[in-house]
Amino acid sequence: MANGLRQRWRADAMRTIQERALDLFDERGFVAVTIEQVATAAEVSPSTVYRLFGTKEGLLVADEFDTLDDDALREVLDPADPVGSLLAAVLRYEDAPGETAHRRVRYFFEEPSVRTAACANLDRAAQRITPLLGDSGLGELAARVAASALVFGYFAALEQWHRDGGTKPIATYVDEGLAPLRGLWPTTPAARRS
Amino acid sequence: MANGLRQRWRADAMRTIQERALDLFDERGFVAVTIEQVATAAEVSPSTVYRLFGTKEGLLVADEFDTLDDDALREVLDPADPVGSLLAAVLRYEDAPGETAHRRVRYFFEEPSVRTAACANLDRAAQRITPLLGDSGLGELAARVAASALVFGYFAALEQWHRDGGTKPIATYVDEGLAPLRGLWPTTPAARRS
DNA sequence: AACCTAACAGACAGTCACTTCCTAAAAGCC
DNA sequence: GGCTTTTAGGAAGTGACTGTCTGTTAGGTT
Repeated sequence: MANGLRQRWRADAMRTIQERALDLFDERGFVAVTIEQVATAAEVSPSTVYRLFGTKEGLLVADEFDTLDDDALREVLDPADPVGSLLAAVLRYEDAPGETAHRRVRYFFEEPSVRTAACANLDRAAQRITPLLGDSGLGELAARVAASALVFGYFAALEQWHRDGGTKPIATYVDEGLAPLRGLWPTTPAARRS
Repeated sequence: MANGLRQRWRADAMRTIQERALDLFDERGFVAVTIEQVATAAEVSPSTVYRLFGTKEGLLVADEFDTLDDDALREVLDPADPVGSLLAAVLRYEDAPGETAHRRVRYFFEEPSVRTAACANLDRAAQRITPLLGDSGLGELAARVAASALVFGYFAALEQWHRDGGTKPIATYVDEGLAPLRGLWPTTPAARRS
């Protein structure tokens, strides 16, 4: 069902398009590269690029998190300890060296339009997380604020990581930076970890 | 110096352009209105609209906060009690009924591209606030996270206000929603208020 | 008051991100 | 193997945004 030829073609195409795009961006700079050039380099049509990534910035900010359905999201994020869940996700992610990840992050903080797109993405993530956080007894307003603080706090930690040169693991920054946010949730997160 | 004819023309033009644009947006919808139509309605040239607002979304998210210089910002924002400072600013703002403010906010949460632009604006605000927060003894990482939590927490409160119909004052939502964030800063904010 | 110059509004042309619609082909299903 | 549905690609159009250039005018100088 999720492994038909079409899905495989789609996944492969997305990966190669993203890699080709990254090559071009690194070589000539983000703004100087047109979608048509990316499409040509990846041997697909421009419309395919738009269908798969939506926007030019989407080539860089497209994330497997976005494609997560609600059930999978609920599995990943523990409403009683969102900071811990996020940290676990980051650790899992750093273990699997996607290689393109580090190349991509640079543009988040160096290309304004990409940064904007990343913020929009985070905002969407916060909106998805908000109802889940409501499960832990938080009111709607508190859940909304907490979700924003969580995702944009993560982004802030990522920025600090980037500004420091990206040597230490990202998880360090997330753990330290978001530690104060653990207090935002009524229940004690320590009890959940084991 | 700040009251020459040119500055006055600029301020007047911005106000009328914004009002005309809002009229058109309310009438035909944001996406259906072109910059050229706005320019015609406001009796200026399209290039003037771009010079004054930068983007189409800028017509809605342009904010007097953005034009604040660093000194004025430092005066408004108390590093020891940023939540209180923000609340005070909101209260000051609600007292002066700019009239267009409430009309504008609607688009923040109903027009995706405007929401994106608003997020980008908030992100820029967080970057400006970060160094100020460093003054209160926070480390760079902590200051960055706190600044993000503050501005996007404010946005979350504003969204809740909007979703509730915009009847109660915004300050209520900000006060209640950001209350947990007061704990993020080491010094006690209560001592500052009087 | 006449003059200078620096800024600024407006006009124009060009680029490219993005959309919409269509057609052909390949995948999935029986 | 035939039928339906999905989807990749192509083509044409729209409009946001960017440069550059020119005429004008505000604001200061003598």
